[in-house]
Amino acid sequence: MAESGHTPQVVEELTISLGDRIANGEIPLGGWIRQAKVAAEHNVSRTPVSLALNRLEAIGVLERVPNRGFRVRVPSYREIMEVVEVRELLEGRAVALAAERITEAQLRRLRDSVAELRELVRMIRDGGDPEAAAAQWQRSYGSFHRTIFEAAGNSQLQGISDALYRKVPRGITWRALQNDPRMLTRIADECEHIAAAIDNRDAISAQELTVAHIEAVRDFTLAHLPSPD
Amino acid sequence: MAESGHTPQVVEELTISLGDRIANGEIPLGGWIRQAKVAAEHNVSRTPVSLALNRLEAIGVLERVPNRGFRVRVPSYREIMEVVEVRELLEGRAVALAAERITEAQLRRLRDSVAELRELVRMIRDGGDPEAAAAQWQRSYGSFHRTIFEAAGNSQLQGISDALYRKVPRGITWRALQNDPRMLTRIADECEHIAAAIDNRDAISAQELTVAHIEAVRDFTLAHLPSPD
DNA sequence: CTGAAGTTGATTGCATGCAATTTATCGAGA
DNA sequence: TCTCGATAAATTGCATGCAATCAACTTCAG
Repeated sequence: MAESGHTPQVVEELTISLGDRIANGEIPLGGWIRQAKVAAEHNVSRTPVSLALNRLEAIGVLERVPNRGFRVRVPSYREIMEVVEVRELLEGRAVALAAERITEAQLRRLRDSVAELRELVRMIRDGGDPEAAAAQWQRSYGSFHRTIFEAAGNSQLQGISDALYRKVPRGITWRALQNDPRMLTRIADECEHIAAAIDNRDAISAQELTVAHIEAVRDFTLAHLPSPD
Repeated sequence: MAESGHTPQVVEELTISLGDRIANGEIPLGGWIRQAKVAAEHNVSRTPVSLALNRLEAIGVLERVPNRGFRVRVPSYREIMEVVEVRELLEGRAVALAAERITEAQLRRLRDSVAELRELVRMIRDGGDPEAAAAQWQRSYGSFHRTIFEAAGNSQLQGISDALYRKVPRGITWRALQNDPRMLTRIADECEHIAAAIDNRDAISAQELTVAHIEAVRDFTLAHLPSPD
Protein backbone atom coordinates (compact mmCIF):
# COMPACT_ATOMS: atom_id res chain seq x y z
CA MET A 1 0.00 0.00 0.00
CA ALA A 2 2.98 2.24 -0.56
CA GLU A 3 3.63 3.80 2.83
CA SER A 4 3.22 7.50 2.26
CA GLY A 5 6.83 7.91 3.42
CA HIS A 6 9.99 7.74 1.27
CA THR A 7 13.63 6.82 0.90
CA PRO A 8 13.19 3.80 -1.36
CA GLN A 9 15.20 5.25 -4.27
CA VAL A 10 13.02 3.52 -6.78
CA VAL A 11 14.20 5.19 -10.00
CA GLU A 12 17.30 3.08 -10.38
CA GLU A 13 15.33 -0.09 -9.82
CA LEU A 14 12.80 0.94 -12.46
CA THR A 15 15.55 1.81 -14.92
CA ILE A 16 17.20 -1.58 -14.53
CA SER A 17 13.91 -3.44 -14.62
CA LEU A 18 12.73 -1.73 -17.78
CA GLY A 19 16.15 -2.00 -19.37
CA ASP A 20 16.19 -5.75 -18.77
CA ARG A 21 12.68 -6.25 -20.04
CA ILE A 22 13.65 -4.45 -23.22
CA ALA A 23 16.94 -6.30 -23.60
CA ASN A 24 15.34 -9.74 -23.36
CA GLY A 25 12.51 -8.79 -25.69
CA GLU A 26 9.69 -8.89 -23.14
CA ILE A 27 8.94 -5.36 -24.27
CA PRO A 28 9.25 -5.62 -28.05
CA LEU A 29 11.15 -3.27 -30.35
CA GLY A 30 8.90 -0.41 -31.32
CA GLY A 31 6.58 -1.10 -28.38
CA TRP A 32 5.08 1.83 -26.50
CA ILE A 33 5.69 2.17 -22.79
CA ARG A 34 2.77 3.56 -20.79
CA GLN A 35 3.82 5.41 -17.68
CA ALA A 36 0.62 4.64 -15.78
CA LYS A 37 0.92 0.95 -16.55
CA VAL A 38 4.53 0.67 -15.40
CA ALA A 39 3.70 2.72 -12.33
CA ALA A 40 0.86 0.40 -11.39
CA GLU A 41 3.00 -2.71 -11.94
CA HIS A 42 5.59 -1.40 -9.52
CA ASN A 43 3.19 0.26 -7.09
CA VAL A 44 4.69 3.69 -7.49
CA SER A 45 3.51 6.95 -8.96
CA ARG A 46 4.26 8.11 -12.48
CA THR A 47 7.01 10.46 -11.32
CA PRO A 48 9.82 7.91 -10.86
CA VAL A 49 8.67 6.09 -13.99
CA SER A 50 9.03 9.26 -15.98
CA LEU A 51 12.52 9.74 -14.56
CA ALA A 52 13.52 6.21 -15.52
CA LEU A 53 12.13 6.58 -19.04
CA ASN A 54 14.06 9.80 -19.52
CA ARG A 55 17.23 8.04 -18.46
CA LEU A 56 16.62 5.24 -20.94
CA GLU A 57 16.02 7.75 -23.68
CA ALA A 58 19.22 9.58 -22.80
CA ILE A 59 21.24 6.41 -23.40
CA GLY A 60 19.52 5.69 -26.68
CA VAL A 61 17.32 2.78 -25.65
CA LEU A 62 14.02 4.60 -25.98
CA GLU A 63 12.69 7.14 -28.41
CA ARG A 64 10.46 9.96 -27.25
CA VAL A 65 7.58 11.32 -29.28
CA PRO A 66 6.39 14.61 -27.77
CA ASN A 67 3.01 14.32 -26.07
CA ARG A 68 2.82 10.67 -27.14
CA GLY A 69 5.33 9.03 -24.83
CA PHE A 70 8.27 6.68 -25.17
CA ARG A 71 8.72 3.59 -27.28
CA VAL A 72 11.54 1.14 -27.71
CA ARG A 73 13.82 2.30 -30.48
CA VAL A 74 13.97 0.10 -33.53
CA PRO A 75 17.51 0.18 -34.88
CA SER A 76 17.65 0.67 -38.63
CA TYR A 77 19.69 -1.52 -40.92
CA ARG A 78 22.25 1.24 -41.18
CA GLU A 79 22.37 1.76 -37.44
CA ILE A 80 23.04 -1.92 -36.86
CA MET A 81 25.86 -1.80 -39.39
CA GLU A 82 27.41 1.18 -37.71
CA VAL A 83 27.05 -0.21 -34.21
CA VAL A 84 28.65 -3.48 -35.23
CA GLU A 85 31.44 -1.63 -36.96
CA VAL A 86 32.25 0.17 -33.73
CA ARG A 87 31.90 -2.99 -31.67
CA GLU A 88 34.39 -4.66 -33.95
CA LEU A 89 36.85 -1.90 -33.22
CA LEU A 90 36.27 -1.93 -29.46
CA GLU A 91 36.19 -5.69 -29.00
CA GLY A 92 39.19 -6.11 -31.25
CA ARG A 93 41.16 -3.86 -28.95
CA ALA A 94 39.64 -5.35 -25.82
CA VAL A 95 40.54 -8.88 -26.78
CA ALA A 96 44.11 -7.86 -27.57
CA LEU A 97 44.42 -6.20 -24.18
CA ALA A 98 42.78 -9.20 -22.54
CA ALA A 99 45.36 -11.52 -24.07
CA GLU A 100 48.00 -9.59 -22.16
CA ARG A 101 46.22 -9.09 -18.87
CA ILE A 102 43.71 -11.87 -18.30
CA THR A 103 43.71 -13.73 -14.99
CA GLU A 104 43.24 -17.45 -14.48
CA ALA A 105 39.81 -16.92 -12.93
CA GLN A 106 38.68 -14.87 -15.92
CA LEU A 107 39.98 -17.53 -18.30
CA ARG A 108 37.91 -20.12 -16.48
CA ARG A 109 34.81 -17.98 -16.86
CA LEU A 110 35.57 -17.62 -20.55
CA ARG A 111 35.79 -21.39 -20.97
CA ASP A 112 32.65 -21.86 -18.89
CA SER A 113 30.80 -19.51 -21.21
CA VAL A 114 31.88 -21.54 -24.21
CA ALA A 115 30.77 -24.74 -22.49
CA GLU A 116 27.39 -23.14 -21.83
CA LEU A 117 27.09 -22.28 -25.51
CA ARG A 118 27.73 -25.94 -26.36
CA GLU A 119 25.08 -26.90 -23.84
CA LEU A 120 22.75 -24.46 -25.55
CA VAL A 121 23.30 -26.20 -28.89
CA ARG A 122 22.12 -29.45 -27.28
CA MET A 123 19.10 -27.70 -25.77
CA ILE A 124 18.07 -26.47 -29.20
CA ARG A 125 18.66 -29.82 -30.89
CA ASP A 126 16.56 -31.54 -28.20
CA GLY A 127 13.76 -29.07 -28.73
CA GLY A 128 14.03 -27.52 -25.28
CA ASP A 129 12.04 -24.58 -23.94
CA PRO A 130 12.59 -21.56 -26.23
CA GLU A 131 12.27 -19.19 -23.28
CA ALA A 132 15.01 -20.98 -21.40
CA ALA A 133 17.17 -21.12 -24.51
CA ALA A 134 16.86 -17.39 -25.08
CA ALA A 135 17.79 -16.69 -21.47
CA GLN A 136 20.74 -19.07 -21.69
CA TRP A 137 21.94 -17.33 -24.85
CA GLN A 138 21.86 -13.93 -23.16
CA ARG A 139 23.75 -15.27 -20.17
CA SER A 140 26.40 -17.24 -21.98
CA TYR A 141 27.24 -15.05 -24.93
CA GLY A 142 26.90 -11.96 -22.75
CA SER A 143 29.21 -13.42 -20.15
CA PHE A 144 31.77 -14.27 -22.81
CA HIS A 145 31.98 -10.69 -23.99
CA ARG A 146 31.75 -9.12 -20.58
CA THR A 147 34.59 -11.26 -19.32
CA ILE A 148 36.78 -10.13 -22.20
CA PHE A 149 36.11 -6.47 -21.49
CA GLU A 150 36.67 -7.03 -17.81
CA ALA A 151 40.00 -8.70 -18.55
CA ALA A 152 40.95 -5.80 -20.82
CA GLY A 153 40.87 -3.59 -17.74
CA ASN A 154 39.46 -0.47 -19.38
CA SER A 155 36.09 0.29 -17.85
CA GLN A 156 35.27 2.87 -20.54
CA LEU A 157 35.59 0.20 -23.19
CA GLN A 158 33.25 -1.92 -21.09
CA GLY A 159 30.76 0.87 -20.59
CA ILE A 160 30.58 1.81 -24.25
CA SER A 161 30.18 -1.79 -25.26
CA ASP A 162 27.30 -2.14 -22.80
CA ALA A 163 25.68 0.96 -24.24
CA LEU A 164 25.97 -0.41 -27.76
CA TYR A 165 24.42 -3.70 -26.68
CA ARG A 166 21.49 -1.80 -25.25
CA LYS A 167 21.05 0.00 -28.55
CA VAL A 168 21.23 -3.15 -30.64
CA PRO A 169 20.27 -5.92 -28.24
CA ARG A 170 21.57 -9.44 -28.59
CA GLY A 171 17.94 -10.49 -28.89
CA ILE A 172 18.06 -9.37 -32.51
CA THR A 173 20.80 -11.86 -33.22
CA TRP A 174 18.99 -14.52 -31.21
CA ARG A 175 15.84 -14.24 -33.29
CA ALA A 176 17.94 -15.05 -36.35
CA LEU A 177 19.88 -17.77 -34.55
CA GLN A 178 17.04 -19.50 -32.77
CA ASN A 179 16.34 -22.08 -35.43
CA ASP A 180 19.83 -22.53 -36.75
CA PRO A 181 21.91 -24.89 -34.64
CA ARG A 182 24.62 -24.87 -37.31
CA MET A 183 25.32 -21.17 -36.93
CA LEU A 184 25.15 -21.47 -33.18
CA THR A 185 27.68 -24.27 -33.31
CA ARG A 186 29.91 -22.10 -35.45
CA ILE A 187 29.64 -19.29 -32.92
CA ALA A 188 30.62 -21.65 -30.13
CA ASP A 189 33.58 -22.85 -32.19
CA GLU A 190 34.77 -19.33 -32.87
CA CYS A 191 34.41 -18.32 -29.25
CA GLU A 192 36.46 -21.34 -28.29
CA HIS A 193 39.19 -20.35 -30.75
CA ILE A 194 39.21 -16.81 -29.39
CA ALA A 195 39.47 -18.11 -25.84
CA ALA A 196 42.32 -20.38 -26.90
CA ALA A 197 44.19 -17.49 -28.52
CA ILE A 198 43.79 -15.44 -25.35
CA ASP A 199 44.99 -18.41 -23.33
CA ASN A 200 48.09 -18.57 -25.55
CA ARG A 201 48.60 -14.86 -24.95
CA ASP A 202 48.44 -14.37 -28.72
CA ALA A 203 47.00 -10.89 -28.95
CA ILE A 204 47.25 -10.66 -32.73
CA SER A 205 45.37 -13.88 -33.46
CA ALA A 206 42.81 -13.14 -30.80
CA GLN A 207 42.09 -9.77 -32.39
CA GLU A 208 41.87 -11.17 -35.92
CA LEU A 209 39.57 -13.99 -34.82
CA THR A 210 37.36 -11.55 -32.95
CA VAL A 211 37.01 -9.16 -35.86
CA ALA A 212 36.18 -12.03 -38.19
CA HIS A 213 33.71 -13.44 -35.69
CA ILE A 214 31.85 -10.19 -35.24
CA GLU A 215 31.62 -9.67 -38.98
CA ALA A 216 30.28 -13.18 -39.47
CA VAL A 217 27.63 -12.71 -36.81
CA ARG A 218 26.76 -9.33 -38.25
CA ASP A 219 26.26 -10.68 -41.77
CA PHE A 220 24.21 -13.57 -40.46
CA THR A 221 22.04 -11.28 -38.36
CA LEU A 222 21.49 -8.76 -41.14
CA ALA A 223 20.62 -11.52 -43.60
CA HIS A 224 17.87 -12.74 -41.28
CA LEU A 225 16.48 -9.33 -40.40
CA PRO A 226 12.63 -9.11 -40.49
CA SER A 227 12.18 -6.15 -42.83
CA PRO A 228 15.25 -5.02 -44.76
CA ASP A 229 14.16 -1.37 -44.83
CA MET B 1 4.98 34.70 -16.45
CA ALA B 2 4.88 31.00 -17.31
CA GLU B 3 1.36 30.47 -18.60
CA SER B 4 -0.17 27.85 -16.37
CA GLY B 5 -0.67 25.74 -19.49
CA HIS B 6 1.83 23.37 -21.13
CA THR B 7 3.44 22.11 -24.30
CA PRO B 8 6.77 23.88 -23.92
CA GLN B 9 8.79 20.66 -23.74
CA VAL B 10 11.29 22.24 -21.44
CA VAL B 11 13.29 19.20 -20.38
CA GLU B 12 15.40 19.07 -23.52
CA GLU B 13 16.19 22.74 -23.27
CA LEU B 14 17.27 22.34 -19.66
CA THR B 15 19.42 19.34 -20.50
CA ILE B 16 21.24 21.20 -23.24
CA SER B 17 21.60 24.35 -21.17
CA LEU B 18 23.05 22.53 -18.18
CA GLY B 19 25.24 20.36 -20.37
CA ASP B 20 26.73 23.43 -22.02
CA ARG B 21 27.28 25.22 -18.74
CA ILE B 22 29.15 22.18 -17.49
CA ALA B 23 31.14 21.72 -20.68
CA ASN B 24 32.42 25.28 -20.70
CA GLY B 25 33.22 25.21 -17.02
CA GLU B 26 30.59 27.71 -15.84
CA ILE B 27 29.48 24.98 -13.46
CA PRO B 28 32.77 23.67 -12.12
CA LEU B 29 33.82 20.05 -11.85
CA GLY B 30 32.63 18.68 -8.53
CA GLY B 31 30.07 21.47 -8.18
CA TRP B 32 26.66 20.69 -6.73
CA ILE B 33 23.56 21.45 -8.75
CA ARG B 34 20.55 22.62 -6.74
CA GLN B 35 17.26 21.77 -8.33
CA ALA B 36 15.40 24.72 -6.83
CA LYS B 37 18.07 27.13 -8.04
CA VAL B 38 18.04 25.85 -11.61
CA ALA B 39 14.24 25.81 -11.57
CA ALA B 40 14.11 29.45 -10.47
CA GLU B 41 16.66 30.51 -13.10
CA HIS B 42 14.54 28.98 -15.84
CA ASN B 43 11.15 29.86 -14.37
CA VAL B 44 9.98 26.26 -14.21
CA SER B 45 9.20 23.85 -11.43
CA ARG B 46 11.62 21.31 -10.05
CA THR B 47 10.03 18.45 -11.99
CA PRO B 48 11.61 19.11 -15.41
CA VAL B 49 14.89 20.01 -13.73
CA SER B 50 14.93 16.65 -12.01
CA LEU B 51 14.27 14.96 -15.34
CA ALA B 52 17.14 16.81 -16.99
CA LEU B 53 19.52 15.99 -14.15
CA ASN B 54 18.62 12.32 -14.38
CA ARG B 55 19.38 12.39 -18.08
CA LEU B 56 22.75 13.97 -17.48
CA GLU B 57 23.55 11.37 -14.87
CA ALA B 58 22.54 8.59 -17.25
CA ILE B 59 25.14 9.74 -19.77
CA GLY B 60 27.87 10.04 -17.16
CA VAL B 61 28.07 13.81 -16.85
CA LEU B 62 26.67 14.05 -13.34
CA GLU B 63 27.02 11.92 -10.27
CA ARG B 64 24.09 11.33 -7.97
CA VAL B 65 24.41 11.03 -4.21
CA PRO B 66 21.17 9.70 -2.71
CA ASN B 67 19.26 12.32 -0.75
CA ARG B 68 22.03 14.82 -1.47
CA GLY B 69 21.53 15.61 -5.12
CA PHE B 70 23.67 15.75 -8.22
CA ARG B 71 27.13 17.12 -8.76
CA VAL B 72 29.38 17.38 -11.77
CA ARG B 73 31.53 14.28 -11.99
CA VAL B 74 35.22 14.81 -11.54
CA PRO B 75 37.04 12.38 -13.80
CA SER B 76 39.86 10.58 -12.05
CA TYR B 77 43.35 10.32 -13.46
CA ARG B 78 42.63 6.74 -14.41
CA GLU B 79 39.33 7.63 -16.04
CA ILE B 80 40.98 10.29 -18.17
CA MET B 81 43.58 7.77 -19.27
CA GLU B 82 40.92 5.27 -20.22
CA VAL B 83 38.74 7.78 -22.02
CA VAL B 84 41.68 9.04 -24.05
CA GLU B 85 42.70 5.49 -24.86
CA VAL B 86 39.27 4.87 -26.34
CA ARG B 87 39.22 8.20 -28.14
CA GLU B 88 42.53 7.32 -29.72
CA LEU B 89 40.97 4.14 -31.06
CA LEU B 90 37.81 5.85 -32.31
CA GLU B 91 39.43 8.91 -33.82
CA GLY B 92 42.16 6.80 -35.37
CA ARG B 93 39.49 4.85 -37.20
CA ALA B 94 37.42 7.93 -37.95
CA VAL B 95 40.30 9.79 -39.53
CA ALA B 96 41.16 6.79 -41.70
CA LEU B 97 37.58 6.58 -42.90
CA ALA B 98 37.51 10.34 -43.39
CA ALA B 99 40.56 10.15 -45.63
CA GLU B 100 38.55 7.94 -47.96
CA ARG B 101 35.21 9.71 -47.82
CA ILE B 102 35.70 13.40 -47.05
CA THR B 103 34.02 15.98 -49.24
CA GLU B 104 35.50 19.25 -50.45
CA ALA B 105 33.19 21.25 -48.18
CA GLN B 106 34.28 19.24 -45.16
CA LEU B 107 37.93 19.69 -46.09
CA ARG B 108 37.39 23.44 -46.17
CA ARG B 109 35.88 23.36 -42.69
CA LEU B 110 38.86 21.35 -41.50
CA ARG B 111 41.27 23.92 -42.86
CA ASP B 112 39.17 26.75 -41.43
CA SER B 113 39.38 25.13 -38.00
CA VAL B 114 43.15 25.00 -38.24
CA ALA B 115 43.23 28.65 -39.29
CA GLU B 116 41.09 29.51 -36.27
CA LEU B 117 43.56 27.69 -34.04
CA ARG B 118 46.36 29.82 -35.47
CA GLU B 119 44.24 32.90 -34.84
CA LEU B 120 43.82 31.69 -31.26
CA VAL B 121 47.59 31.52 -30.81
CA ARG B 122 47.78 35.19 -31.76
CA MET B 123 44.94 36.03 -29.36
CA ILE B 124 46.84 34.42 -26.52
CA ARG B 125 50.16 36.06 -27.43
CA ASP B 126 48.45 39.46 -27.57
CA GLY B 127 46.91 38.90 -24.16
CA GLY B 128 43.34 38.82 -25.38
CA ASP B 129 40.24 38.13 -23.32
CA PRO B 130 40.59 34.72 -21.63
CA GLU B 131 36.84 34.14 -21.87
CA ALA B 132 36.87 34.70 -25.61
CA ALA B 133 39.95 32.54 -26.00
CA ALA B 134 38.33 29.65 -24.13
CA ALA B 135 35.22 29.91 -26.28
CA GLN B 136 37.33 30.04 -29.42
CA TRP B 137 39.23 26.95 -28.33
CA GLN B 138 36.00 25.01 -27.80
CA ARG B 139 34.70 26.08 -31.19
CA SER B 140 37.82 25.51 -33.26
CA TYR B 141 39.22 22.32 -31.78
CA GLY B 142 35.71 20.94 -31.38
CA SER B 143 34.88 21.73 -34.98
CA PHE B 144 38.06 20.04 -36.15
CA HIS B 145 37.14 16.79 -34.47
CA ARG B 146 33.46 16.95 -35.30
CA THR B 147 34.21 17.47 -38.95
CA ILE B 148 36.43 14.40 -39.00
CA PHE B 149 33.73 12.24 -37.47
CA GLU B 150 31.17 13.68 -39.81
CA ALA B 151 33.38 12.88 -42.76
CA ALA B 152 33.86 9.36 -41.46
CA GLY B 153 30.16 8.84 -41.99
CA ASN B 154 29.49 6.64 -38.96
CA SER B 155 27.11 8.41 -36.63
CA GLN B 156 27.74 5.94 -33.83
CA LEU B 157 31.40 6.85 -33.85
CA GLN B 158 30.33 10.48 -33.66
CA GLY B 159 27.87 9.88 -30.84
CA ILE B 160 30.31 7.93 -28.69
CA SER B 161 32.98 10.53 -29.21
CA ASP B 162 30.55 13.24 -28.10
CA ALA B 163 29.70 11.23 -25.01
CA LEU B 164 33.36 10.85 -24.14
CA TYR B 165 33.91 14.59 -24.55
CA ARG B 166 31.11 15.23 -22.12
CA LYS B 167 32.73 12.91 -19.63
CA VAL B 168 36.16 14.46 -19.96
CA PRO B 169 35.48 17.96 -21.26
CA ARG B 170 37.94 19.80 -23.45
CA GLY B 171 37.96 22.45 -20.74
CA ILE B 172 40.34 20.25 -18.78
CA THR B 173 42.84 20.42 -21.60
CA TRP B 174 42.25 24.13 -22.01
CA ARG B 175 43.11 24.89 -18.39
CA ALA B 176 46.48 23.25 -19.01
CA LEU B 177 46.90 24.93 -22.39
CA GLN B 178 45.77 28.42 -21.52
CA ASN B 179 49.19 29.80 -20.66
CA ASP B 180 51.26 27.79 -23.06
CA PRO B 181 51.26 29.22 -26.59
CA ARG B 182 54.02 26.79 -27.56
CA MET B 183 51.88 23.72 -26.95
CA LEU B 184 48.95 25.37 -28.65
CA THR B 185 51.12 26.08 -31.67
CA ARG B 186 52.17 22.46 -31.71
CA ILE B 187 48.54 21.37 -31.63
CA ALA B 188 47.74 23.64 -34.56
CA ASP B 189 50.72 22.20 -36.45
CA GLU B 190 49.63 18.64 -35.84
CA CYS B 191 46.06 19.38 -36.84
CA GLU B 192 47.37 20.90 -40.03
CA HIS B 193 49.42 17.80 -40.76
CA ILE B 194 46.41 15.57 -40.12
CA ALA B 195 44.28 17.69 -42.43
CA ALA B 196 46.98 17.50 -45.09
CA ALA B 197 47.14 13.72 -44.83
CA ILE B 198 43.38 13.52 -45.21
CA ASP B 199 43.59 15.85 -48.16
CA ASN B 200 46.16 13.50 -49.73
CA ARG B 201 43.78 10.62 -49.09
CA ASP B 202 46.55 9.00 -47.06
CA ALA B 203 44.56 7.02 -44.50
CA ILE B 204 47.57 5.37 -42.90
CA SER B 205 49.48 8.57 -42.21
CA ALA B 206 46.35 10.34 -41.06
CA GLN B 207 45.68 7.60 -38.54
CA GLU B 208 49.26 7.52 -37.25
CA LEU B 209 49.39 11.29 -36.91
CA THR B 210 46.06 11.32 -35.09
CA VAL B 211 47.07 8.64 -32.60
CA ALA B 212 50.33 10.42 -31.91
CA HIS B 213 48.52 13.75 -31.54
CA ILE B 214 46.00 12.44 -29.06
CA GLU B 215 48.71 10.81 -26.98
CA ALA B 216 50.71 14.03 -26.95
CA VAL B 217 47.72 16.07 -25.82
CA ARG B 218 46.87 13.44 -23.23
CA ASP B 219 50.36 13.47 -21.71
CA PHE B 220 50.42 17.26 -21.69
CA THR B 221 47.00 17.44 -20.05
CA LEU B 222 47.77 14.84 -17.43
CA ALA B 223 51.06 16.53 -16.61
CA HIS B 224 49.24 19.78 -15.86
CA LEU B 225 46.38 18.24 -13.89
CA PRO B 226 45.48 20.13 -10.68
CA SER B 227 45.72 17.31 -8.14
CA PRO B 228 47.45 14.14 -9.29
CA ASP B 229 45.33 11.89 -7.09
C1' DC C 1 -20.27 5.53 -49.13
C1' DT C 2 -16.63 9.05 -48.29
C1' DG C 3 -14.60 12.75 -45.90
C1' DA C 4 -14.59 16.80 -42.82
C1' DA C 5 -15.70 18.38 -38.17
C1' DG C 6 -16.77 17.78 -33.47
C1' DT C 7 -16.49 14.83 -29.23
C1' DT C 8 -14.66 11.56 -25.97
C1' DG C 9 -11.03 9.03 -23.66
C1' DA C 10 -6.35 8.03 -22.90
C1' DT C 11 -1.95 10.01 -21.92
C1' DT C 12 1.67 13.15 -21.38
C1' DG C 13 4.04 17.46 -19.22
C1' DC C 14 4.53 20.08 -15.65
C1' DA C 15 3.23 22.33 -10.98
C1' DT C 16 2.59 21.76 -6.31
C1' DG C 17 2.67 19.54 -1.76
C1' DC C 18 4.62 16.83 1.81
C1' DA C 19 7.46 13.31 4.28
C1' DA C 20 12.24 11.74 4.76
C1' DT C 21 16.87 12.86 4.94
C1' DT C 22 20.81 15.57 5.32
C1' DT C 23 23.29 19.71 6.60
C1' DA C 24 23.81 23.74 9.22
C1' DT C 25 23.17 26.23 13.51
C1' DC C 26 23.45 26.75 18.29
C1' DG C 27 23.96 25.83 23.17
C1' DA C 28 25.43 22.99 27.16
C1' DG C 29 28.80 20.21 29.34
C1' DA C 30 33.65 18.52 29.71
C1' DT D 1 38.05 25.90 23.60
C1' DC D 2 36.26 21.68 21.84
C1' DT D 3 32.90 18.17 21.43
C1' DC D 4 28.40 16.29 21.62
C1' DG D 5 23.51 16.70 20.99
C1' DA D 6 19.29 18.82 19.87
C1' DT D 7 16.82 21.83 16.90
C1' DA D 8 16.07 24.44 12.62
C1' DA D 9 16.81 25.09 7.67
C1' DA D 10 17.70 23.28 3.23
C1' DT D 11 16.98 19.76 -0.02
C1' DT D 12 15.68 15.62 -2.13
C1' DG D 13 12.16 11.83 -3.52
C1' DC D 14 7.92 10.80 -4.58
C1' DA D 15 2.63 11.44 -4.85
C1' DT D 16 -1.05 13.86 -6.66
C1' DG D 17 -3.62 17.13 -9.58
C1' DC D 18 -4.74 19.31 -13.77
C1' DA D 19 -4.31 21.51 -18.37
C1' DA D 20 -2.64 20.45 -23.04
C1' DT D 21 -2.45 17.19 -26.53
C1' DC D 22 -3.33 13.35 -29.46
C1' DA D 23 -5.80 9.08 -31.12
C1' DA D 24 -10.01 7.11 -31.85
C1' DC D 25 -14.65 7.40 -32.40
C1' DT D 26 -18.95 9.61 -33.69
C1' DT D 27 -21.63 12.56 -36.40
C1' DC D 28 -23.13 14.70 -40.35
C1' DA D 29 -22.86 16.93 -44.96
C1' DG D 30 -22.10 15.82 -49.62
